[in-house]
Amino acid sequence: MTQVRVRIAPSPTGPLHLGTARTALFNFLFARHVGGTFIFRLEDTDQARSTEAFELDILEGMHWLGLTWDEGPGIGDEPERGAYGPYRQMQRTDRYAAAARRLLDEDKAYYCYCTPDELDAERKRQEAAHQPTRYNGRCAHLTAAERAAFEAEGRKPVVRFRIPPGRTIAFDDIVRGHVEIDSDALGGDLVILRSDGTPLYHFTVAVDDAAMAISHVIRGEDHLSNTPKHILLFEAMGAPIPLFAHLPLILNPDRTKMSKRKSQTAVADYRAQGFIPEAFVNYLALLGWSTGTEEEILSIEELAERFDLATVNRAGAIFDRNRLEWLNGQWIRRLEPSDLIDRLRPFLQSLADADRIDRLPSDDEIRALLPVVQERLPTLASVELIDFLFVRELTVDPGLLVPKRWDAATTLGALSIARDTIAEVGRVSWEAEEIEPPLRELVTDRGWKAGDLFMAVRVAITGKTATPPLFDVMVALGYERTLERLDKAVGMLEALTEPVENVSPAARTIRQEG
RNA sequence: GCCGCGUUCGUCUAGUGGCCUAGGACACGGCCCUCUCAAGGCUGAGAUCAUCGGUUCGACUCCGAUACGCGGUACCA
Repeated sequence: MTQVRVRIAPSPTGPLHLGTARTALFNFLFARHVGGTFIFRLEDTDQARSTEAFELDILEGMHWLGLTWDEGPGIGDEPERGAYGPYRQMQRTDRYAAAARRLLDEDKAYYCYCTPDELDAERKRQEAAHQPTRYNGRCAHLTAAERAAFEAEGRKPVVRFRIPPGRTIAFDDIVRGHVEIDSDALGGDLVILRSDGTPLYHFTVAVDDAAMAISHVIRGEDHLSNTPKHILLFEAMGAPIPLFAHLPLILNPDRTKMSKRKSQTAVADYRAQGFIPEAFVNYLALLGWSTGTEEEILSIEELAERFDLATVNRAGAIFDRNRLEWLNGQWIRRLEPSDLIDRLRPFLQSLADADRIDRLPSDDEIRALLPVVQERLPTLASVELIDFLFVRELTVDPGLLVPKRWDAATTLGALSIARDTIAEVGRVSWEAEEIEPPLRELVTDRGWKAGDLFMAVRVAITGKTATPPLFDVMVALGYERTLERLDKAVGMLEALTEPVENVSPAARTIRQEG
C-alpha cells in the first residue's frame, strides 16, 4: 500500500469551528491508526476574510485538542515543517498559476470573458425556464479575433476548466460506498482562476492535494457533490486520484448543517466554558462513529487504536451538549488532583477578575477540597460552586435562610443554638467528624429534622442551597469565619423577626431556651 | 428547478438475513444512598426500525418506488 497521507485544510476566515475540529480529528485518528502522515494546510486565499487572529485561534484550538500534525505550520518553534511545503496557500500562488498555465496550454482550460452580470442574467433565465443552472459555454471556443475584441473592451477574463460533457464520474467513497455523478450536472465549465488571477477553492484543493501526495481525502459531506470536479481536475493534471471519505455533517437541533447562527460552533468557546480536551475529543469521535462495542469513555489513543473509516455513519448527527457535559464530568472525575488544580486555576482567576471572589486559594486549599468537589464539576467553570469560600463579605438572601418547614423565628432560635454548639466543639477540634455529632444530638433533642437545621446553617455560611457536604464546607471555611457568618445570619433574622417578636410565643420560647 | 446523500427511542448510537417481543448511553421519571447538590447503584417509560411494495421459509438488515430532510449547484470555502 502506498504511503497514507491525509490533511486538514481549514481556512482562517473564522475561529476554529466544531465541524473543522471533528474533520481534523477523524483525519488524525485515521492517520494514527494506520501509521500515516497527518498534514495541516492553511487555505488562506480568501484574503478579504482571512485574518491572522483566526489563524492563531485555529492553531491554538488544534493544539489544545491534542491533534498534533506531522507537516505544516505551527510545529514546535519552526515556521513550518515538512517536505511538501509551503503549507499556506498564499505562498503557493505560483504553483496555481503554473498549473493553470499547463491546463491552458493543453486546451483543458480557456479564458472566459463573460461578466458577472452576464452570468447572473443567464442563470436567472435558466431558473425561470426551470432548467438546470450551468455555464452555457459561450467563451469555450473563442477565436483569437473574438478574444482580442473582448480584451479591447477592457474585459478581464477568468480561466475556466473544461468539464467534459456526457461523462459519468464514479468513485467509491469509503463511508458512503459507490457514488456516480453525471458530468453534465456539474454546472458547466468551472472557473479556476478569478479575473484578478487568484485561484478558487476547487482548483487549489486539487492542485495541493496532488502536490502534497494526499492519499485519502477525508472531509465533510458538504463536499460530496463537488468531488467529481476534483476528480476531473486530478485527471487533467495527470495526478493519481486519492481515495475519498465523506463524513456526515454535524447538525443544529433543527437538523440543518451546524451554524454559528443556531449553535455554539467555536471550539474556543467550549474551552472557555470549562470543557476539557479529553472529553471534547471523546465526544466528537463518537458523533458519527462508534467502536461497535459499548465502550464510550475513550482516550484519544484508545480511539485511534479502534478507529475505522469504513464504519463511520452516513447520517448527520445533532450536537448534544448534554452528552458532552456528561462526558466532561466523567473525564474531570478521572483527573489527577494536581492536574485538575492546574486546569482549575484559570477559572478561579476569571472569578477573581470578575470580582466574584476576593482571593485565590492556594493549591493545598484546593487539594483539600477536591474529595468533595471533584465529582461535582460537570465543567471546570463549575468551580464557582465553592466561590463562597473565597469572599470576605458573604451576601445572603434572607428569604433562603428560612427552611420551608420553619418560620423566621424558629430559624432564628435554631441558628442561635447551633451557633453556640458549633462554637463549643470548635474550641477543641475542627474536623467534620467532630462537628456533626453534637448537631445531630441537638436535632434529636429538639425534635427537628436534620435537613432543616443543616439547610439553615448551609445558607447562612454559603449563601447557597446546594453545596458540597456541610461539615466539609465548615472545615474549609474555618472556625472563625463559620461563626462570623452564623452571627451575621442570626442578626439578619433578628431584624426580620423584630416587629412580631412581642406577639410571637414561639420566638419568645426559643429565646428563653437559648 | 436540477444533481447527490440520508432516514432505528427526544438525542448519540448497536445491529451487515434467523441471536431483535430491537441492545447501550445521554436526557427524563421512580427507588436506594443521603444534611442540600452531585456521584453511584437499581429501575421505569420511551422506536408500528420513514412509508408502501418486492425478494426470501424468514427482513431493521437485500431490491424498487414514494415521502420527508439535508447538502451541492458562486469570479465562497
